[in-house]
This record gives sequence, C-alpha cells and structure tokens, in this order.
Amino acid sequence: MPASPKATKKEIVTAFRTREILAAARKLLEQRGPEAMTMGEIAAAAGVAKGTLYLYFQSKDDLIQALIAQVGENILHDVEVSLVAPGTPPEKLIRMVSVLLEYLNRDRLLFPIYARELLQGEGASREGFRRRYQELEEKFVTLVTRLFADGIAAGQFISANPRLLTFLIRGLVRATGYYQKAEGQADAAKEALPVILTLISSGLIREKQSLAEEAAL
Amino acid sequence: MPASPKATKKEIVTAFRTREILAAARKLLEQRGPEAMTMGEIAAAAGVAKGTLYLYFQSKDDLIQALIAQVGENILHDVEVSLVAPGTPPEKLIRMVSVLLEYLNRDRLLFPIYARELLQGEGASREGFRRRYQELEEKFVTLVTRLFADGIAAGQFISANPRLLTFLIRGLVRATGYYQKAEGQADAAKEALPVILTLISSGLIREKQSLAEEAAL
Amino acid sequence: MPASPKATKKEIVTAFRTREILAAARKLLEQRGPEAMTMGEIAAAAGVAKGTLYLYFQSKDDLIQALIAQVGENILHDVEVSLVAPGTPPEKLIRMVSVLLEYLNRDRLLFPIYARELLQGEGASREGFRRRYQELEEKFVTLVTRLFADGIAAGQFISANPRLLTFLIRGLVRATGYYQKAEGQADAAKEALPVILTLISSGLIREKQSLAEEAAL
Amino acid sequence: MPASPKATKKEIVTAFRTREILAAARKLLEQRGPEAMTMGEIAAAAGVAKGTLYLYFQSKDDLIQALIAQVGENILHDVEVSLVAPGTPPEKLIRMVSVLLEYLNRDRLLFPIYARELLQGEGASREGFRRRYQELEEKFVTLVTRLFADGIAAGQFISANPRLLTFLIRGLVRATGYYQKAEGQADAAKEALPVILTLISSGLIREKQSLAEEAAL
DNA sequence: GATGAATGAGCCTTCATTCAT
DNA sequence: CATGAATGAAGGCTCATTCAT
Repeated sequence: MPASPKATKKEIVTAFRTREILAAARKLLEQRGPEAMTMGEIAAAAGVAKGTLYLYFQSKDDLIQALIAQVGENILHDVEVSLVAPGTPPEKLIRMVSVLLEYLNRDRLLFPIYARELLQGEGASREGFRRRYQELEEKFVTLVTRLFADGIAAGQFISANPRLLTFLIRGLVRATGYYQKAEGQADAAKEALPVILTLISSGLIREKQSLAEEAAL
Repeated sequence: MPASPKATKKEIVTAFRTREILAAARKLLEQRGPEAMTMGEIAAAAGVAKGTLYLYFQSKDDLIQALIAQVGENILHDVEVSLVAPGTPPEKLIRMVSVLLEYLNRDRLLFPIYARELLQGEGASREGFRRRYQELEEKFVTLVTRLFADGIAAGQFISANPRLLTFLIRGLVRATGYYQKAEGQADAAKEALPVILTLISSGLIREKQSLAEEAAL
Repeated sequence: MPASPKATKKEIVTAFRTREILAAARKLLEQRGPEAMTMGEIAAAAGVAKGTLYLYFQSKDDLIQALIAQVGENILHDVEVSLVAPGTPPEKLIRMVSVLLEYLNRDRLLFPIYARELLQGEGASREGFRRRYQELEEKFVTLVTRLFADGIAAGQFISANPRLLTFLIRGLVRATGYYQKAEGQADAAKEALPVILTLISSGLIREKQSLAEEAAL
Repeated sequence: MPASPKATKKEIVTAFRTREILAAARKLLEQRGPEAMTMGEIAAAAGVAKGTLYLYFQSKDDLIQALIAQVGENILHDVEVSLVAPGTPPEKLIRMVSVLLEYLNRDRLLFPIYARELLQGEGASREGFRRRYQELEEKFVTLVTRLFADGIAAGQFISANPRLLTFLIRGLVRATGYYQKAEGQADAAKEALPVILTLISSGLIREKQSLAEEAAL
C-alpha cells in the first residue's frame, strides 16, 4: 500500500526540516543568546518562512527546549555508555571526561557550558528552556554522583561529597569550553584532556611537601 | 558644620539610592537574567518610579555595567592583593582560591559565575554588559596566568599552558557557585574549599598506580 | 497570465497600503505637525496596527521623508518641465508659477509651504526630515536661480541677486498657500495667479510717479 | 512707606528674570523648534533651575505664548505706527515693509517667518502657542488689509482682494527671512529692501510688451 | 522664592504569534 | 503545507510637571 511509505516520506521530510531548523537555531543561540535570537532570524537562517517554524514547534520556548533535548539526550546517552562499560570508577571517570570534551568539538557544540540558566529563579522568561536545561543537568548529576559514590566507597576517590565532586568535574569541562571560545582555538579539548587527567590524578602542584603545610592551615 | 554636611547629605542620599537600585537590580539579574529583567521591575523593586532610574543610570545597559563594575573591581582588587602578598606560587594560588570562594557567600554574590556573556558574539544585545564582563575576565585571566607562568617556571606547577590552568581553576570556583545555587546551601564554599585544595594538590584519585596505566592509554 | 499577476497582486496591495499610510500621515502632518503626530495616530488613521507601519517604513522619520520625497519629486519634475519648455525667461517664470500654484489644489497639498524646517539648526529632532526637505529646497532654488540668472543676463529681469529673486517668488507661492488655508477657500490659487502675475510684471502700485519719489528717499 | 518700593523691587527682579528666560527660550526656539526644545534646556540656558520656570510661567505652552506675545506686540506696534503716520497708502506700504524687514535683523528675530503654526488644525499640541500666533497674524492681517483697501479705493493699488495682497506682502518678508537664514547672511534685509520695493512698484520684468501678451492668455 | 529629585504618562520600536491566502 | 503580512503587547526611554526641602 502506498499510504504507509507516503506517510513515511512525509515524516522524513518533517524530520529533515526539524533538524534543519534546529541546526540553524543552534548556531544563532550561540551567537546571540536565547533572548536576542529572534524567530525571524531562525527562519531566515533555516531558509523557511517565519510561520513555518510554528508548524514544527509550538513556540520559541518550545523550539529551544527541543534544541536542548536533542543535544542533551545525545550527551546523556554517551555519558551513560561510558559509565556502564566495564572498568574501575577512576577508569570510568576518565572515559566520561573524554566523552564530554569531545562534545566541545562536535557540531561547534557549546551546550555543555550553557550554564547561566541554572542560576535563574522561577520568574524568568523562557521558563521551559530553563526547566528543561535543569532536568538535563539533574540527570547528569545523578549519573555521575553515583559513579563518585561508588568510587569513594571503594576507596578509589578522595573522601568528599560525591555531588560536589560531580559539579567540580563538570566545572572543568565547562572551563575548557570557555577556554576554547575565548582563545578561538579549534581544538582546546585535545590540549585540555591530558591536563585535566593529570589534575584529577595527581593535582597541579609538584612540591607536595610545601602543600602539606598549607593544607594544615 | 553647616555647609559641608548639607552638600554631603545630598550626596549620601544619592549614594544610598544608587546602592538601593543596584541591590534591587542585582537580585533581579540573578532571578531573571539581564534581558528578562525590565527597568519597570527594577524600579518597582527599588521602590522608585521608572524615570528615576534614569537619574542614576543613563540606560539599562549602563546600569548593568555599573553592577558588574561594582562587584568586579572588588574581586579583582582582592585577587590582586592575594597575589602580591609574599609566598610561593602554590601558596598564592591557594590564597586566591580562598578569596574567590569567599565571594560566593558575600552579598548573595553570583557574578563570579556569570559566564554566559563570554559565549556570545558581537551581535548580541547589551553590548556594554558583555564587553565590560569580558574586560573583567581578561584582567583576571592575565593576573592569574602570570602566577601560573611563574610557578611553572619554578617547577612548582605541572607543565601546561598557564592560561588553560587559569580557566580550569576558575571553572572550579564557578562550579562551586552552581553547586551552592543548585543545592540551596548557604555555605557551599566552606565545604568546597578543602576539596578543591586537595584536588589541586594531589588529585581526586587515590590509587595512583592504576591511573598511571590509564594515562598510558 | 498566472505567475506574473500573482506577484503583481502582492505588489499592488503593498503599493496601495503604502499610499494609504502616506495619505493618512499627510493629513495628520498638516493637522498636528511632524512632532505631535504619533505613529499610533497614523496607524489608526490608516486603519492598521501600529506595528504594520514598520513593515512599510523603517521609522517615523523614514515615513516623513517618504512623504516629502513623494511630493517633492513630483513638484521638482513639473518645475523642471516648465523650465526646459521653449520660451523666454519671463514666459518660463510665469509657467513655473502656474505649476507651483496648481500644487496647492492637488491632493490637499501643503508641502510647498512647509517651510519651518528650514529654520532649524542641527540639533533639531527628525534630522532626516529636515535634511530631506532642505535638499528638495536646494534643488528647487538651483533650478530657478538659473532661470533668473539667464533672464537678468538677457536684460529681461530687473538686476538683482537671482537667488534672492528665487526666494521671493517662492515666498509669493507660499503666501498663497497660507492664504488658502487661512481663508478656508478651495481655490485660492485661481484667484492669486493673475494677481501674482500682475505683481511680477508691473508691480502693485499704479501711480508710478509718486513711487519714484519714494524710492529716492 | 517701604512696602511699595519693596514690592517694586520684587517686580523688577521678576521682570528681569522673565526677560532672561524668554531670551534664552527664544534662542532655543529658533535652534531646535518648539517641540524639541525642552524645559530643561531653557532652564539651563537661562541659568535657573527647571522648577523656577514654573514660577514665571504656568507651562511650556504658556512660556511660548509669552514669547510670541512679547515679540508680536512690538512688531504690531511698529507696524501700526508706520500705518498711522501721514502719507499715501503706497508710502505707508513702503514704510511698513521697511519696518518688517528691520525685525529680521533685530535680536536674531525669526518670528515673522514662524509660519508653520498657521497650518495646523485644532488637534495640534501647543494649542496655546498656535492660537496666540494666529491671533497675532489676524491682527496684522486686519491692519494691513485696511491699508490695501484704502489704497485700492483711491486707485493707488491694483485692483485685487486686499486680504490676498496682505498675504503676498507678508510672503515677501518671510521669504527674505528664509533667504537670510539659508544664505547665512547677516543683513539680507538691506539687500532685499530695494528689490522688494522695485517689485512692488514696477514688477520684476523689464520688457512690458511681451508680458502684455502673456497677461492676455 | 528657588531648587532639582522624583514622577509617570506617553512615545517609538521590536518581535512572538496568528491566519488568510 | 507553506507563507509572510498583520497584529498588539510590552519594553526602553524622555520630559513636562510637581513638591519637599
């Protein structure tokens, strides 16, 4: 029957359009920020009419949510994979950091560092955007916190609040993203990976003895 | 003491109003973000009429810049103090991290983690806000980069791009800010400081031997 | 005739709307002046929403400039035609005055007497309006000044600064416009034309001898 | 009794302030127009506080009315004097034109050509300004129209609507004002006076014969 | 009387969203 | 389905006017 393939073709076109629009929106989101970016700009960049955007997304906020979901689910999936693969917690941690850093180079993707939304209270506009971003964040934190909890329990990580450790690790990845952006480098991740691994494994400071005194303070 | 206090009284009122407005704006900035926050809201929160804001600031952008300047100059000053005081580079680094973390508890202060502006291109609105924030950032990075460069030259830090190290350290402080906000804790800094110091001095991972293998990968 | 009229239909609608808006704006400009006239009033008078005006004109100033350009180019063109047609300078002068006076009756047109902008310095608002108006003025003055210069050289006009004569002729036309407006007459131009022609050709005063004495004073 | 001189002194100060404010306002009115000119600017130019203006004038509109009245009464008075002095109507006309032209050089005074207000309908803002200006105009027109009526009755002027003639004469004076402004000359009036007198007495065109044919059309 | 900080109505302009074609 | 002209709510900003000092 021709109906099913026809419907499928339609779905393919729809999916294609959706991706095109999201791709255009992503670039604009990074360049101009969520508020400054207008629906008109997105439409122009995607090569469609303004009204067409509303055939694919209910609102601007909805579009931004889809953007985050699209990216976020990919990241979360890859992070999850890196954590369920066999290995000790430290091994898993290292794999996960590598995965996160790779995202900084894929698709010019800056979402891992799109952190400002986390700061905003309930009154903020783009309510949906914020909420979605925080959900994503929460899922990530939950996953990684478990890793740290396991590792701490096994005596393989320093003894600290595993949730705090999760935030700190994420902070290092974000910092790399800002570094990449600020320095205009194409591949900051490659440079940062070994440095972050060294930091994680043995710290920044070479003369441990003097530090021991400091820590005593 | 007639004339002088009279002139001063007006100045006091002006200074007081300015601070009131900035305080109201700061709260709103955190709650709603720079775009969503309207001059009307700021005025209402400060208990003045909309037009009054324009007696103290030339524009919305100007007001936000003042907000940043107010905070930023304090931070920069304290950071600078912590760096010129005597001590080895590692000692200075630790002092500086302490200073930065203290700011997370002072004045509900979230600016140290107000990083999104760094991501945006020239087209973004509130040009002045972004520029000012980036200037602040640049000054900070320059200061700390020098510290790392010195420490690396003296063999006291690991050998890495000092600028990258600066971004990473800052990332840890920011992460603490997000942690504090996300967890709703009053004093995340106190909890995070020893963890960050340990991380800096000896890493997160206890079993160094296994890590050596990882690094070989 | 399928594609072409379709594209044309949209253009026709656009052109129609543009004219509607300009017509509404013209009436308001005369009633209230360029500053007092608001975009809201224009929109209401044109039967569209305020935002719609910005689909046709970039700004209020732009709209007013379009208004002037629309009218001004017509006038200039007709004046030019009246000056290049064959005839002696006096004949041309008379033709031109007739053309100008005709404009006072066409389209409730008062622009030929919209002179205030000429008085204002650079600080005035609606910079574009003023500039455009002065450009128009300058073109007109240049054209007519040449006519007077030619006529004076040929001994057909009294010997005087041709530029001054241009201003005086224009002053008579403007005066007729004010007369029409003030008296509420429909066709002041018809009444004024022979009077102005007589004035130009032989003056207002009948007893030339007495005047000669006066001039001697 | 000291009360009376004291009151007088106060009146003197008041009158002085009033004149100072009006002088400052007049300059601004010419530079920026009645709408663009702000009360703040007037106050600054007059060297007083903004609130002080409201001790001398009820409103901005009231201030502008006073401005017109001040100037207008002077002009009207001088025109009246020139018309009641002995002489034939043509003599009086010439005297009056001289008086009007003199005003163009006095006090940088441009009011005689401040004609735009005449165009505006009832809806315009600065209602009082417009009304006052039109009253002034009406008085002037009444005065001069009587002169022309007398002269026409005596056969000394061409036979035409005396009111129209009044507008035309006034148009010549205004034109001189625009000429002075446009050309940036200091003393356009001196140059224009003989030209206008010649125009009034015998027209612009020298070859009367050819004109006679034209007039026949 | 004089001041000028404060007010708030009202303006121009933008932009997410709708809907007739 | 796609379009883009139209909408109108809302924002930043100005400025005439008021009033406590």
